[in-house]
Amino acid sequence: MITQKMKYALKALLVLGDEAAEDRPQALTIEEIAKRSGTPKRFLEHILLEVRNAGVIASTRGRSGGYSLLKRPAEISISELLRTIDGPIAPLPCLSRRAYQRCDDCTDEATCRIRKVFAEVFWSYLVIIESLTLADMLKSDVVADQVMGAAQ
Amino acid sequence: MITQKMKYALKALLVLGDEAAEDRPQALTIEEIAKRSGTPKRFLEHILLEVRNAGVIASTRGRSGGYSLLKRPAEISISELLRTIDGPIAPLPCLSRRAYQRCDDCTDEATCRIRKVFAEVFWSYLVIIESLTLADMLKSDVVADQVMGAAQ
DNA sequence: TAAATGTCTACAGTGTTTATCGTGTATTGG
DNA sequence: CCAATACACGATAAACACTGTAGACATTTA
Repeated sequence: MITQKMKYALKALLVLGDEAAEDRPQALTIEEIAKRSGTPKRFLEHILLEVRNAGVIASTRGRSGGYSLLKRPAEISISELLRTIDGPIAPLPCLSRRAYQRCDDCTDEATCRIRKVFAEVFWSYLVIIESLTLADMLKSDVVADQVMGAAQ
Repeated sequence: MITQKMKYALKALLVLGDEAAEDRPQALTIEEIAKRSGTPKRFLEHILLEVRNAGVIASTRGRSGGYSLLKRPAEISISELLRTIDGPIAPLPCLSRRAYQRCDDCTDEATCRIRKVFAEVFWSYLVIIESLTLADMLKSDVVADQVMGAAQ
């Protein structure tokens, strides 16, 4: 399960992405993003800060300040966002490449059967999720999907 | 990340699976399983109870009691065990089939872009993990893998 | 019947999640 | 230049999940 925080982060990025698509280069305030995404404003502050520190969005302070996308949606990776907000994606700490950690109860990684079987699953999963970007979420054509859904 | 509890459950099943493979139909006590798997005994009690209630292992009480596999390893699904021990696998409650729950902040599931994109990833992931059984973990030929690893 | 073994409920320490609040800092319109 | 506006950052706290531990009880069998 992804956390509520991650959902808020995605919703905020969708708001910013929709805004950018409308060809309005203006930054949106936390207040506005919170309203449009249905996120508690004071909580959203922390979330946007993390997303900003990850280099995904830009912030400007002061009067007429706010947030805006720093990259193009196709360059904003969902898996990277997941790592930023929710932490490692790997099912085991010993399978994470960026947040590698030896299992404290592990005697030998090379012969660990749990590690081995989850490794196979994980690599396959990674291929799928690492290809996903904000653009995939933004282009989601809801009307067409509803029609397709009805046809099933 | 899978929980420590899930790791303990897997280790316990590996112990029982190895024992069954040795053609010894005898049940193992919690004490013995705890020792061989490196699990705190009193914690293992809870875990084995859950696994038993899920119909995966059998228990016999009293003197010379213990636990043994109730199904063949090839019939023991890792994804089912995950659901039993760690809860739903789905990334969103609204994508879980057995533990379906509407997101409280959701206005319309059919048009939710977060749901849509995670659904695609999730279905692909499910196909992979649902094919996995205890037999896959047991048959893991460590020596051969080490040789293959060295060859890379 | 006593020893061995699983069953069940309760509880507690620790960490994570989900926020809220107060205050500080930067920017800018007037 | 200053006050209003907006982001930045740390502290705090309630609720929940994770990782066990403990005690009392039930069942079986030598």
